[in-house]
Amino acid sequence: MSYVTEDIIRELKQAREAKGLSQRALSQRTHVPQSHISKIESGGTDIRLSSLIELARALDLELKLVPRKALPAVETVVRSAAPTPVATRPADTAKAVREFEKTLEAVKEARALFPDQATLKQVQDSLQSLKSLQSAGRDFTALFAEARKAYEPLQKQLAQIREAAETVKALPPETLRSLHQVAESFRQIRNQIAHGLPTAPSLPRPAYQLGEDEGDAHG
Amino acid sequence: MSYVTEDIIRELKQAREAKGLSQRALSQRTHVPQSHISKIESGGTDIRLSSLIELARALDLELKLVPRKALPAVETVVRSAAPTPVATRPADTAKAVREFEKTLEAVKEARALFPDQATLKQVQDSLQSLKSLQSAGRDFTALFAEARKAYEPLQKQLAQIREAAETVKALPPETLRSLHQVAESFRQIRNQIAHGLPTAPSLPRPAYQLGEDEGDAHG
DNA sequence: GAATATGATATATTTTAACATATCAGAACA
DNA sequence: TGTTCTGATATGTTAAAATATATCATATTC
Repeated sequence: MSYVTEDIIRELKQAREAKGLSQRALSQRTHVPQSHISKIESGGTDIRLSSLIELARALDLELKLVPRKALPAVETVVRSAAPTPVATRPADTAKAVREFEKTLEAVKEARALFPDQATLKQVQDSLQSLKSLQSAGRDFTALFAEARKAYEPLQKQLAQIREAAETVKALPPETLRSLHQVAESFRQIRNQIAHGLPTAPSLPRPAYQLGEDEGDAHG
Repeated sequence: MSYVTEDIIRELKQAREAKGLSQRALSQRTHVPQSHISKIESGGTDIRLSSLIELARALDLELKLVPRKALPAVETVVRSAAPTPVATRPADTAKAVREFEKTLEAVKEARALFPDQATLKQVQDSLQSLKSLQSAGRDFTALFAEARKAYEPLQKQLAQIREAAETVKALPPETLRSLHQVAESFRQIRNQIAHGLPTAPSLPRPAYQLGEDEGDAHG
């Protein structure tokens, strides 16, 4: 896929999954065939603007041109308005928990191999914190969707860490750099989810937060 | 053009004009030929997403998927961040003033023909108010860009009004309905420009308003 | 008035999105 | 275990975006 479009396409896919819709369900709400939706989401095509807008609107989204300098503020507004993703199937949640636990375990093992690595500790701390959030009742599928993109590079790095430990080598600098990035990703994910907790009634609502269920009266 | 894409395309064109760029200048900053930009802006093509993003980024814009219920809040943020459009050429401003004066004069004449029509008075009041804003030093090119889309239907309605006056007929209900829409458009334009006045230093700045010249260090 | 700039349009070619239709492999469910 | 669901892939066809290049009519500038 073209790198320039992948952000938008990823958001579109995440929105579809957050609404608990399959590609076939989305296809039924639009004029876009399921096979084409699959190709779009996999990055195999440079979609037309009219098609993007149609798919977006079927997901209660609008496309907006935003001045670059306003992007952080707009992202804050969007994040505040985002509904909690739907846990579509129990299997998803169970899978998310299993994958999470495996990842946390693997990070702990890596720390045993390189106890002095501060970045590994950071990763573990973030994951531990996420585990606490999960114990507090946070739905894990949202975490799953967010964390998934950080898992793959982390698995790579953990593999490199194990390999380095076996050959009594120092960690390659590239692995350290990537590890920093992954640590930062998990920290951001943790912060996003912590701030988005809907079960904290004492937190003051943002002034521009919208009422529940507005504009949802459609197919 | 497809109706669904015209909003985005109009915003793209307005952003280009607001930056004082010609189609050729924009073409030089991207890989998109001037003739294609013309076709895009005229609505003659259903642009690919990668092309849209490339053009947007050349204009310091990012494309964003926004939940529909967050759209009003996002638009508020975007409007606060929008720079005052550049008056590129003195001829533009002079032309805008001439067209504006002609329109105001035509509305006055129409009022003389139908003095009881409250909607005509509303249109005239809005235009008069815009004239006051112009006298206060507001750049007219911004007004020109906003008002242009209301001029054409208004000219049609003024023609129908003159025709009705000539045949001593009542105004057709359709003309009255369209006139209401145009009156509302001008009222909104007036309000937008009045609230956007940058020469009112006593007004409190929105909390999320961004600093000047952030992120502009590029070609 | 001449030169320059601008947005729009035309022609021809290449590439690809969009679509219909079918089917696959793997996961989930009963 | 059988059925259903899901995302992905394949084949073939049509329509149109993207591009290069040229040129036009109009407006602006000097």
